[in-house]
Amino acid sequence: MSVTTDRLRDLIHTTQGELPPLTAELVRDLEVPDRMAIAEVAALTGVSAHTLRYYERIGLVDVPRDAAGRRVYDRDAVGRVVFITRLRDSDMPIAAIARYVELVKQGPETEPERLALLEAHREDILHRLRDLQGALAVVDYKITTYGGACGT
Amino acid sequence: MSVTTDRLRDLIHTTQGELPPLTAELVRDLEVPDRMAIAEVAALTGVSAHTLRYYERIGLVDVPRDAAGRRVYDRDAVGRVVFITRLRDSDMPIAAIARYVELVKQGPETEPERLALLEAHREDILHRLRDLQGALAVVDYKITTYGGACGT
DNA sequence: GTAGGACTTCGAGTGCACTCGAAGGCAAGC
DNA sequence: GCTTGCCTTCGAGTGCACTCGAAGTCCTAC
Repeated sequence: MSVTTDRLRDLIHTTQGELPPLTAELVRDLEVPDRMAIAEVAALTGVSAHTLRYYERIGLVDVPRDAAGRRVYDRDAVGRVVFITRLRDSDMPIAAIARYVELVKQGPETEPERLALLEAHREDILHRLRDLQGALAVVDYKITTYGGACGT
Repeated sequence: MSVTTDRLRDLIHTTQGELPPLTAELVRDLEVPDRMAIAEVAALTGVSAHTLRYYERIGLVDVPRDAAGRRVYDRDAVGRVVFITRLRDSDMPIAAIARYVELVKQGPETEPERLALLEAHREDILHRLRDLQGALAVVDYKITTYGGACGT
């Protein structure tokens, strides 16, 4: 793993990008090697090789091959993996991601439905954030009142 | 379902309690019926009767019974269910909750370990919040740039 | 030329958290 | 007294997202 990809892995996992809050785009714009083996992608993204193959098998990413049939991830494929990872991290079901990818394959006339999918997922994320903040408040309260009366 | 329990269900599901950011405690302090049937608890908490039985079966809550063997949830039991729900909502694994409950049963000398468990979970929640905010940024970006070039 | 290691496909296995269904008990209302 | 409906236990089934293992291929280094 080069210094470059190390730095990139950090960038990819940084949530607070300054101006473009991106990741998939980052991968395409910055100098990631354009021909990566599956193990390198796994190291870069934190997704296991097994899971990367699984994602391809179910149609979430298309990955080019070399003459011997080995996967060669280009920047595009890596970008897609990173994007999928973001969606999974925020609990978008595989089925919804698959639907989204299918729409992209079908062409530009599916953009409204894609947008609707993303907006629905956005609502899910906001809901999830509220839940988590509520839970955090409860846990914080429990922590700060420890030594107090409770037995729950 | 009475007006009281309707109001309470709202309170329970409100994330932004003003001063005490509580829920389990709320249940104990406010006037929830002290003898609730499983279906009532299900309606109040949003947890299915099946799941409530499951929680009891695996030792997460103890629930008193009436003469005929039917579950009668007192305020305490309801409070525990609500607390468990908060932990589950924030993805604490059942096993960790079970461990916590076991510690509570063992008595006050286990408080340090309980506290450690909660603090670890607190870190998990914070981590999760960061992930979600990152994902939100990515999704928002995708949404606002739709109609743009991207095909990912 | 051969050992090592990273890769391939395929199908099957795992873990978690429910979720369901069957078979039966019991109290209330008609 | 019988239906209705909510309750009980128990074990089995489900769905999701991986995760693994076996058997084989291919390039590199010695």
